[in-house]
Amino acid sequence: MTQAPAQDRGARSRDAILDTAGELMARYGYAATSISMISAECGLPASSLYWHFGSKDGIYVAVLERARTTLLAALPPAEVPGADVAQRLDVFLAEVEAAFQRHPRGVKLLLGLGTVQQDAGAAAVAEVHHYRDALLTWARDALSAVFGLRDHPEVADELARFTLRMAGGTAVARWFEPDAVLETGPLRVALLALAAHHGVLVRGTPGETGEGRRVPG
Amino acid sequence: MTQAPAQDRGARSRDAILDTAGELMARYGYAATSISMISAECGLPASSLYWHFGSKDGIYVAVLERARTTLLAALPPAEVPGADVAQRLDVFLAEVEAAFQRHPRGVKLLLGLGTVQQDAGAAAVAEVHHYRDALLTWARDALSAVFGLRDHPEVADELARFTLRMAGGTAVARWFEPDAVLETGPLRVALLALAAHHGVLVRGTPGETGEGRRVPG
DNA sequence: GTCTATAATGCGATAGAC
DNA sequence: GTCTATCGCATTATAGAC
Repeated sequence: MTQAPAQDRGARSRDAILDTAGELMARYGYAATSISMISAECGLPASSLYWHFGSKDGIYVAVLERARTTLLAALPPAEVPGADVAQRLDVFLAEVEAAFQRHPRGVKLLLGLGTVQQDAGAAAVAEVHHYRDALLTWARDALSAVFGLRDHPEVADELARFTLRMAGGTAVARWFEPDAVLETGPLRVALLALAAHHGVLVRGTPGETGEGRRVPG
Repeated sequence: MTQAPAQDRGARSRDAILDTAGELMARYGYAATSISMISAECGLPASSLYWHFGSKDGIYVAVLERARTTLLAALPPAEVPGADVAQRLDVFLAEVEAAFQRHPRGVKLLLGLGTVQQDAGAAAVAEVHHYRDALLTWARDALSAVFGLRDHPEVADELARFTLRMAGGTAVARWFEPDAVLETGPLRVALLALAAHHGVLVRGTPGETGEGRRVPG
């Protein structure tokens, strides 16, 4: 405990800055979050923020980068276990819901794009796009594996965009209801119906698929 | 054409301010939109904006009020014509898509809540909530009528929230793809499946319901 | 109602001691 | 790496002539 490992001081400050900046920017948006707010909240002077990140843009880029890697690491990989579609979908949605629950700021930070576009640099805008592209790719791969859509990439794309719009809409809903979660129940029904609608649900389960109401009571 | 009807000068300026303010705030968010930006864009001096609206908050409140009444007027009423669910749903979704298409800023302005919460007054925050509550009430009433859910208010509520999350997610998607529209095709499939899932689709149409792929070709 | 001019404040960013 | 102090500038908002 000898005071502080010296070389870790900087890294710990860096993390503290990213923590508070991420929280404030997710809550208020990029433009409404000032350097002095972050400085006051995390206890370090403004000049330290500039020493670590160079600019307000730099802070936002670093916040987004960390949020992206953290969220993508928490989201389920493409190889979801499960014998059939219904099983894999249940596992997939449960993990997605948990990931969004554990990292609530991950998606909300993306909503700042509009406010960033105006007064942030090209690097920040590029990172926002990179973030959203990574999420779209992830969703496409994961849903393709869940539904077995190797031969129907356009269906996987539709399911992915549908899922991401629900996620985005949920992030918006949290402005109004802070406890709102990704409602995987309706989403599950919708995804199954969409797959069936496109005729790609091999194992026939057109309407219901092992949902609670089918379970013998 | 005698110069200008004199009494209309003020009203026309008022509208011009709201037009440009609405466009800028929808694009960049509340915090990132400055008085000087609006002033430069609409040609009137900053002091005129203050004469008309008193403050930046006042402008935002007025913008939101007009967007709310305009959008709600463009959205289909609860009494959608149609003999069965499928017909009414088609009409409903077509009108909703058209309304969101014609008033693209209507929903996007709502996304500014986060950036407003920080540095705007209570009136602005209240109006944002009012706006979103009005949309939720509209969606509940309209979908209740479309699906005949007078006896199942909780189902109407779920369908309404689902629809609004899709709309919110679509508004978010427009940050990245400006041409993105409310995809009523997948939404239609999802709503029918959700209704069927809750067992409230009286006229039996569990899986497909007069969709294009069923039409004889 | 619209204009010019300006006050008061907070912003992002930097300099330089330590 | 962290601190104090500060520069230059844009911001919201107001005063007062017209």
